[in-house]
Amino acid sequence: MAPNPTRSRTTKAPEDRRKDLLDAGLRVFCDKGIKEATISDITRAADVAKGTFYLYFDSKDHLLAALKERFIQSMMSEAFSLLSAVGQDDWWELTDRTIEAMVDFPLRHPEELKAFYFQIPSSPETQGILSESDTRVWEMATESIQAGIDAGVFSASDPALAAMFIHEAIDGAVRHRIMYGIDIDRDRLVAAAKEMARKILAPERLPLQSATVPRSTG
Amino acid sequence: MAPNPTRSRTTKAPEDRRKDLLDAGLRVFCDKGIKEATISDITRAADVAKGTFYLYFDSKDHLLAALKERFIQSMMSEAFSLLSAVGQDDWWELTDRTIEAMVDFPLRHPEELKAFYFQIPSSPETQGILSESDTRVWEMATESIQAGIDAGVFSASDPALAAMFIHEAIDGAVRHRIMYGIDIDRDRLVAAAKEMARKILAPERLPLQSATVPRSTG
Amino acid sequence: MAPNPTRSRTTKAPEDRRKDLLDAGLRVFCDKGIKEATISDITRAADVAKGTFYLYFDSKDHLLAALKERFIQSMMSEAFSLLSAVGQDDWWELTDRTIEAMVDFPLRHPEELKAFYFQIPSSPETQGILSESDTRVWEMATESIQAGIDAGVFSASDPALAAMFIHEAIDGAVRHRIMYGIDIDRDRLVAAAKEMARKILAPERLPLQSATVPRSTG
Amino acid sequence: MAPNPTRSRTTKAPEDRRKDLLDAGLRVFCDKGIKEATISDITRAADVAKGTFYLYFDSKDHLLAALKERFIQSMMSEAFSLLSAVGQDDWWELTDRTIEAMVDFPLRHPEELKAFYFQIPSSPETQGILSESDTRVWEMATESIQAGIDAGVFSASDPALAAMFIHEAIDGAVRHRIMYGIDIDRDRLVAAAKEMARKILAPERLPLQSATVPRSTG
DNA sequence: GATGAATGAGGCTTCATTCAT
DNA sequence: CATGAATGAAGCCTCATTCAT
Repeated sequence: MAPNPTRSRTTKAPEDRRKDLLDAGLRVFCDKGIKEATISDITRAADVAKGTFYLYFDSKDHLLAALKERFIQSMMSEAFSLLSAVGQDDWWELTDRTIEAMVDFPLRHPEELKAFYFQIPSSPETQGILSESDTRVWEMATESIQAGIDAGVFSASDPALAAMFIHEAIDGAVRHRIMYGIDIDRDRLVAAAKEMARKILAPERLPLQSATVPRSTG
Repeated sequence: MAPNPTRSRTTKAPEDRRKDLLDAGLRVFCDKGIKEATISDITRAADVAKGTFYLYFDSKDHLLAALKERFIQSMMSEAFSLLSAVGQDDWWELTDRTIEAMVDFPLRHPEELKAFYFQIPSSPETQGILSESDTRVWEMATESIQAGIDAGVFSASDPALAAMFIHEAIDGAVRHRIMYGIDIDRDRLVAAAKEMARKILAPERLPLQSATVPRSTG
Repeated sequence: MAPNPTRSRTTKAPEDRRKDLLDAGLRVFCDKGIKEATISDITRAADVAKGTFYLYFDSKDHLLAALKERFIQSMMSEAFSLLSAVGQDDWWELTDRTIEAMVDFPLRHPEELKAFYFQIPSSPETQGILSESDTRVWEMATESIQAGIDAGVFSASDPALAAMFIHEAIDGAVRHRIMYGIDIDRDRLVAAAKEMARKILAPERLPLQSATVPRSTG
Repeated sequence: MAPNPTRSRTTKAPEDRRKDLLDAGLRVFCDKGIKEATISDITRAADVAKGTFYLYFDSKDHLLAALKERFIQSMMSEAFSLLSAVGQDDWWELTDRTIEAMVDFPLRHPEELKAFYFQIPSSPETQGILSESDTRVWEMATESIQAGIDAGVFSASDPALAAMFIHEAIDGAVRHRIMYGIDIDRDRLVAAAKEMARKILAPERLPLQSATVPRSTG
């Protein structure tokens, strides 16, 4: 047993090196869990020396923060491009597109989800990042719904919570699919989610206050 | 070879000692995070010597598993008592009660939530515990909804996903309240959740397929 | 997981308890090795509570010392009974009996051998016990050989070392048999040992000083 | 999270560092015994940080195994060089050289002997190393003796056991000298050993079957 | 006497971080 | 820029020993 084998010294553009490390970090965090992942694991996966890591990140926590940052960025940019791309002529059409994005985005990023939703927030500072983005997404959704209500198309006595429910419902379902390996077809998920959203946002028509349950449940 | 006792030695019934350690563990996990929590922290909080910990648990992971177990137990028992207690005469009444329980239970267990939903599932074995309970809750809810549909009171084209959405929506919202400190009044949450559930489960009357968005939202 | 199950309280004559612990200790030391053996292992094997151990021995090292003591005692007493029992009429007969004892004694105590010859002497004090007994056995053997020489029956230019060689040769061979599981028949061992001893002690008639090796052995 | 270096950092060629650790380990094992030796002791003796140890060995047991390996290597290589160097013309000459080597080799490695012969074989795997080498040495010796018999120079009814006896006798005597500090002059040991070997291997001339012991031993 | 829960010193091992090359 | 050997603080866990019952 002897210390590591020597690697041939290679130089890369800093952004590429950084990206290598981010990618390696993500992979390792997902595979072993954040706690179990070591810097060695990461540098090995990135095929660089351990010391190189510290040329690009101050610490493991900083790598984690950078990873979250990157994830949030792509999420937000996708959200914005959605909102601007969709022709905003039809409220229900917009709703459908949004639902699809809510399902498809996490399905395209299962690794990040596993890492970020199911792992320790290492430090108080990085703690809030996901929360912050969630909050921003929530606010955007709330505004959209409010606008739909103002337009007389949607109905919800508590738009903010309606937005949160829809968001969490879909996120939760997708998370289940990803984490627990529960097999739910993407299309089925989208269809059901659309129905849910439409019903929640549809003009009220509350059910009769008392639908008596038949005497025998059996 | 020659221990040097400083703490006054107290003997307790094993169940009590065990409970002390479980409680201490929960507290410390919440305060510092699972990763950061050390056995020393926990034994200090439980006011026992470090070695005592290992009389009751094989490792930190085993404590965590025991904690989850305990949480699941209380959750499930509460769920069952709810279902049997509620007079099952009125489907909407049952729905309302269930919603209230879904909101109130986690609000009564904020610590566990913080620890279990936002922390690493330390090992593959303990991994599935929450998943399993979630799944069982989900199945119960699905059955209830299916029964309501069969009774002609509810309507949902995908009862299983409807159940999951409702569950996840409420859980997610409560989690937000707890984790991010977002201030949402419990009653407001309950009211909105009831409305959401009723709309989702209400007999279909989908909105007009195309409600044109007014040209300018501003 | 909870501390030990409760045992039914039994009282025994102190010597019996002590013997139980010695026997249990020996068994455990052999099975797991002295270092790996724990007091718990021993008390479990003796079917007593941990605290009981300290009623009979001051420490693990003291148990070990007591065990060695016991072994030495039985060894020496056997040696003495041999010397007095054997009719001391015939030097070669005495030699044969001694050889047989040297082979048979350890074969009857394989456990002790495993434990004492192949394990750490835990502390400087217990260290010398085997050495001491070995030395005494050696001295006895040396005296016998010297007497045989004086009687004109044996021959050895260095009686002390001859005694040591014979003793070590046999001990070593037996140890091999026991430790490494090398299969050597007891009778074969005895026969070969007798031949060896007789040759060593036989009146000198050294071989021709130079027996040229035939050019090619093949 | 913020190491606090105090030792001046020196980098060495891995083989040198490894050798330092092996040497330090040997020294400490001998001084304190294997059980009592701690990794700290060893790294202190090698003047490296504790972590450095684990760069070169997986555990204390692995160090021990490496140490044994090294010992065996030097032993075997010495044995082979002896066999090839000695002019194989004279069987008795070869015998004498072998005896000298058997005495001198351990006397040149007292530390290893103390450590390996008197200490726990820590794990089942490392267990067999000494045994294996012993066995190989034994086989070589047996073959030599058999060849001598075939050449009509030696005589032994059980060559294998004769080889083992000679080997164990010498080893045992040397071990005594080393371990128990019994003062036996090297030359005296060699002389006596040569005599023993010659007698054992000399053509049979068994003593008269009954040399009567004089009536009174006194 | 006997019991076994409780104790805590101390050993092993990991790994984030540093720094000489 | 890159490397990887070296560092040591920090955590986990064991187990000989004690002592209240």
